[in-house]
Amino acid sequence: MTEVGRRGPKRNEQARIAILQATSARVLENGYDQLTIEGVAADARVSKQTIYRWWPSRSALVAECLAERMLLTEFFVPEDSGDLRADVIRWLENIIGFLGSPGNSGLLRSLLIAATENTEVATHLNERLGMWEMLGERFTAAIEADQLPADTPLAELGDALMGALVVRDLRGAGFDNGFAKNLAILLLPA
Amino acid sequence: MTEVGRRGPKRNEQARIAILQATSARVLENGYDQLTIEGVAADARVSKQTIYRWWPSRSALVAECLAERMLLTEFFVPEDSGDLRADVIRWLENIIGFLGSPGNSGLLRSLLIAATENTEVATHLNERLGMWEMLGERFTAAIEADQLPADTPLAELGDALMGALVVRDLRGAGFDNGFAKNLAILLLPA
Amino acid sequence: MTEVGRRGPKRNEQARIAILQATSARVLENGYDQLTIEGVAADARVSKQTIYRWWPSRSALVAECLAERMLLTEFFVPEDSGDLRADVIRWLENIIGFLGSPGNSGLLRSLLIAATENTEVATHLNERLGMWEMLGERFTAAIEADQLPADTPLAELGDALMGALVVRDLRGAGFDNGFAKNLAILLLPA
Amino acid sequence: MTEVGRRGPKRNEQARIAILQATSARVLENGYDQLTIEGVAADARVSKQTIYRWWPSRSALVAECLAERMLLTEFFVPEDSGDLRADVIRWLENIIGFLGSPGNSGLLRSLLIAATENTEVATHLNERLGMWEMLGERFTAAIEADQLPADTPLAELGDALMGALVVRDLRGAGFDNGFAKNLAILLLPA
DNA sequence: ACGTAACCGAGACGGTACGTCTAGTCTTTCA
DNA sequence: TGAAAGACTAGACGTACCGTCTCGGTTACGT
Repeated sequence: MTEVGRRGPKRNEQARIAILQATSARVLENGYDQLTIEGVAADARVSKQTIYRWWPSRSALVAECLAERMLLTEFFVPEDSGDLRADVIRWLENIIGFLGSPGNSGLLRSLLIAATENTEVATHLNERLGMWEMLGERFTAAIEADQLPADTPLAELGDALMGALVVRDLRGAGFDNGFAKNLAILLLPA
Repeated sequence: MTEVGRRGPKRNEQARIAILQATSARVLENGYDQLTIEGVAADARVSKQTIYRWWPSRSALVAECLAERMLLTEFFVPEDSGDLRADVIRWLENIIGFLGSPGNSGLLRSLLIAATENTEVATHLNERLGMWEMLGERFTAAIEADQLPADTPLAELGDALMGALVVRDLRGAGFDNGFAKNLAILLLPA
Repeated sequence: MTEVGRRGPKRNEQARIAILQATSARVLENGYDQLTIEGVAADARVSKQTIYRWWPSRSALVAECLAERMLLTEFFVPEDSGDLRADVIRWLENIIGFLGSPGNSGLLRSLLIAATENTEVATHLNERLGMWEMLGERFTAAIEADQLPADTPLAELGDALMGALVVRDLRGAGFDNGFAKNLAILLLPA
Repeated sequence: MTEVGRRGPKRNEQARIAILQATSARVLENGYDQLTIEGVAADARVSKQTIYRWWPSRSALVAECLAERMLLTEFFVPEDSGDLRADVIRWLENIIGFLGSPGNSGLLRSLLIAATENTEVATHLNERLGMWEMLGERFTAAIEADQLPADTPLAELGDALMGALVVRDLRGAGFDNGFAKNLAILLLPA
């Protein structure tokens, strides 16, 4: 990855940071569709070319913001208290609390749109929400502990959990109090 | 609503239809982000002003296309064969088949993006995908027939079913063969 | 002109007046190039069609305003005191004073532009500024009184007088104190 | 004024020329009021933004065309044959000939309209028509040669000459044969 | 130490689409 | 049937960004 023996100045790290910060700020404030390269360049006091040199697209900027934890700063890892349902409920409530907090309104929606344009964004989104790897691990552990039938279709289970979150958020309906609990009861055995 | 006794010419219905048809065609062909007012106006052989007179935004056009059933043309009503699981599986497979058919690739993604911009689109989308009107009835019937516990949280059930579809589609992962069946087994009692 | 025996309502004189008043007001305030049919219609609370029905063009409106003395309200007739030069100087100063008064800044320019589009405006402009008919009479009287050589080319004399006013105004240079006097001395014998 | 050491690409001179040529051509062909930025951009094969970047308005384009001698190409310098009247008559006839030639019909009117919108156009127009620079010199020479009284108000003389031309042209009356001669006789001593 | 390759800012450029405005024409309803 | 209200096509307006490009200046490695 690191180009050895190349001439010329090193990549300006300050510029890179400034660009990602400007990107994050704009996504958080106005959403992904209001994100413009020119705006980021202006905010970061950087020339457009410096952005285009390193990122191929708007969505790539967002992907790197995710990778750098400048968006979705929290990493949601389900605990393993022994009680699967309780753990999943807590995990859901954490995410719901994060998405509902003042600074993050519309963030998931923005990221979903970016994710439709860019697979990397989708990957990071899944990772950060702890969806596939972390939740998967928790489920495997649950199967081993006989809290979950061995033939549970884990992919579908994950999609249903995540999907319920997503469609609620997309609909703009907000999350009522019992949502996490009801969903967990519905999908997981006691 | 109906303005009584107003002077002046009536709204040109042909123009309205042509605009919505052009909108639908462009969304289906190139997706929502390639949809431009100028393009629609050109296709519909109408002046831009006629579009701006009646619709405030790009997304409002799409919302009306949905309302007029020019997008998501097929309406999926689950049957009531007495076997809830089987009915839901068939319903899921219908939708999957529709979403996967050549003309509709990316359609859901487009509509979801439009839905993030416009609450009406979101509403129509929820309605159209049959969740509330159609699946709701089926679930109520199932409760009455003791195929579903009376305390099942129907909203969460619907979100989980629909959401699983949505995230799969968004992820671009495609639907494998067992998806509908696995999902139904996961969410519904035998 | 008057259509005899025709049925239906008569032309609405109030509308006509309102249209001309709106036209005059707009020309005086913002100049001829800011004059729009839509603006006049809005000001006069009249439909566009009512304007188009009776006037073929923007400039025709201005022409009628001139004819109705709603623009260039003062009529400049040179006196005949026996002293031609003095009379012309007074006449020039009257016009200069009028053109320079607060409400009329740019008016001549506006009317000149309208005149290039519409012969009627040109005619009215000439009439109203007293040029041809009124100044012509004064010159004829001067010839008879031996204050002006009989072979003076009156058309050129008038053009030179009027033209000097016009180019000064167009240039936006303003009229200095001696202008009227100098011009009269230059063009007329003592 | 000249930006020293500025970075970035230089202004494209070819584009500038093409824009001014397109402007000139359109003014000559269809007059100033038919001049549109979009038309110029299309003719010059240049984007609209390139025009708006460098010129604030339609009239500024015309002003620069005048400054670049792409309009009113011929520069009328009065000769000095020793006979002031004869020189002025020839000068007037040259201008009349130019204004009356097929390609230039309406040109003066166009420029006058532009001049009412833009002081620079007015200035260039005065300059170009030779009044101040060129005719002024001829008059000074005439005063030195005792062909013109030393106290002749040159500004008014110029305005009268130029103004007579202008109002004739604006009136659309055309120039009859004796015009130049009569005017010169009227304004200048033998 | 010098050359040179790459970085960076600034910003011009051809484009596309935006949403607005006005021109004229045409249609409908009221009085 | 005149006038109002206003829908309609047409097309220019001036703005915002796009992604590419060209400069001039500046590192900092490699010979």
